Order: sequence, then structure tokens, then C-alpha cells
Amino acid sequence: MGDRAGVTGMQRAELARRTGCNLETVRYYEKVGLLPEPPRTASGYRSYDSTHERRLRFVLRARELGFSLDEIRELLCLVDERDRPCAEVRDVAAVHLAVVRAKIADLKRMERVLKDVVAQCGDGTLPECPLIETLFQERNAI
Amino acid sequence: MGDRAGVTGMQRAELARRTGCNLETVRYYEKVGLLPEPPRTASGYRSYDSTHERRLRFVLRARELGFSLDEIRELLCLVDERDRPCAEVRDVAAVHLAVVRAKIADLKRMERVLKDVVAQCGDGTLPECPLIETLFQERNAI
DNA sequence: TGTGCAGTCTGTAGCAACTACAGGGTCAAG
DNA sequence: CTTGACCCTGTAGTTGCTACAGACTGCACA
Repeated sequence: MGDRAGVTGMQRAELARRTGCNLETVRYYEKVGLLPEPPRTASGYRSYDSTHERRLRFVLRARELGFSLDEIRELLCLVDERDRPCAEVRDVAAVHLAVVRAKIADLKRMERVLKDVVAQCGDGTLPECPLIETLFQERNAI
Repeated sequence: MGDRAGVTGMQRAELARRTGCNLETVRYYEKVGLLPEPPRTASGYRSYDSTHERRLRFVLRARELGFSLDEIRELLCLVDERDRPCAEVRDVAAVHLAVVRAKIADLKRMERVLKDVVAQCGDGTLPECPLIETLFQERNAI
């Protein structure tokens, strides 16, 4: 409970711990404009609160879903505008979904070829390795 | 035919053109030790032949299959050793296959979530965007 | 009051795997 | 003899972090 509501005065390490984010990455996200610059204590230490935590969780979650930092920046703009961003957000996600699917297709092609050649190698006692032979063949023959 | 047998005295641009490799990448592969340093003309121009082309094709093809440059270096060592590398080559490929499969699994998880939230957004007229809400939720809830 | 240690700050350098210049040299055609 | 296309080198940029070095702060314990 106390863990969820209105926390203030967090230092970087605590924010990182609470979100599971790497310590340095927090500062990096601030540098590239994904997190707002937090207020500072008298001695210059960053002082985070729940809004920072919420925003960082958003970024981390979007990264888990494979969004690039540019895409996340775009999403955050839409979130901030609050105008009726649902259609635009959906479009960003749909584009990203297409990219993810293309990557899956790529990897599946790789997987198929690799599985085949590994199988052809059998117990590895062949004099001419079929895998090596495959790799010396033309590209685009996949 | 003339395109396949014993070509000599190729310049970088021709090697790149023949293999479909980016011009700068040829030099990069040489720098990181994936291609041997070719002989030079009197004025210092690189002069490639079919063996370079063959090796470059190997590298490019392995890259297409997602092997890292380190893995390719390892494969090329095994190719050069020629001792009976089939078993070792198969092991390198098997490890890589596992990595590829893990990536596919990752991307499929992303795809599932993205597909769901995009569908939830429907025609994009909802006041509270379900995609945004999802992104603000806990991590590891995928 | 001192001292030690953990935390924070900044800037910068490193990783993969390229890609793209800038600023010069070379070479063949017209 | 000039023009343009090629070649050379080294270095800087890309993406998304991660890890340091060197200095400062802040708190507990003796």
C-alpha cells in the first residue's frame, strides 16, 4: 500500500529498484528526454516521485514490447496531449506490430534453414560439413 | 560463366557489387578480421580475387542467418582448420538456433500483446485508450 | 568530532555492426 | 590537361544502453 501511493523524495537507486530498471538507464532516459528532469535537493541530488515512477514504468513496458525509443517518445507525446489520442496510438502500435511480424518471419526463415542444416550434419562425422557448404552457397537461396 | 571462375584484380566496388555487400562493409569486415587483407596494387588499391569473394559470400550468408560476427569468426576458423570440423560447426549452429528460437518466442509474446491491444482500440474513438492503459500497468504482466 | 562507506553527481568511453562522411590521391577518357 | 569516377585513410554517427573515473555528500558509528 505505502508502496503504491504518492511516494516522494526517492533517489535514483530507489526508483531503479522499484521499477527493476538499471540505475544508469534512469539517467540515460532522462538525458534522451523520455523522463522529465526531476527536481533536485539542495546538494543537487535528483528527487523522484510517483509520477516519475509511473512514466518510467511506461517506458520499460513499451521497451518490453519492442517499441523503439523514438516510438516511445511519440507515444508519450500522445499521452501528454490527452486530446483523443486513441486512434493515433493505435496507429503507432499497428506499425510496430507489422515490424514485429516481419522480424518473426525473418527469424523463422533463419530457424528453418538452421534446423535443416544442423539435422543434415547428423552426428557430426561427415567429411564435408553440409552446414559449411550451405554457407558457401549463393545468398537469397533461402 | 566468366562471372564464376577465377576472377582476379577486382576492386572493392566490384566485389561489393558482385556480392551485394555495401561498399564500406567490405572494408569493415577486413578491419575486424573476417576477410583477409588483399594484396595491393602499386598505388595501394586493394585487389581481390575469387577466394575473397567466396569468403565474403560466406560471411554475408551467415549474417543473413543471424550469426554474430564472433560466431562467424569461429565458423571461419573451423573452416580453415579443415580437421573434421563438422561436429564443432554443428554445435555453433545449434547454439545459434537456440538463440534464434528464443528471439522468436520473445517476439511472439510481443506480437500477441500488441495484437490484443490494437484490437481493443477498435476504431480509435474510445476516451480511455486501452493501449495506453496497458503500457502503464506492471511489467511482467505479459 | 572524526572517519569510513555508501550513495550521488558529471562526463565520457565502450559494446554490436555497420554506415557515412571529409579530405586527400589516382587513373582513364575525352 | 582537365574532369569525373574511383580509391585511400581515419573518424564520427547510429541505437540503446552500460560502466567506469573522479569528485562530492550524507549518514552511522566510535
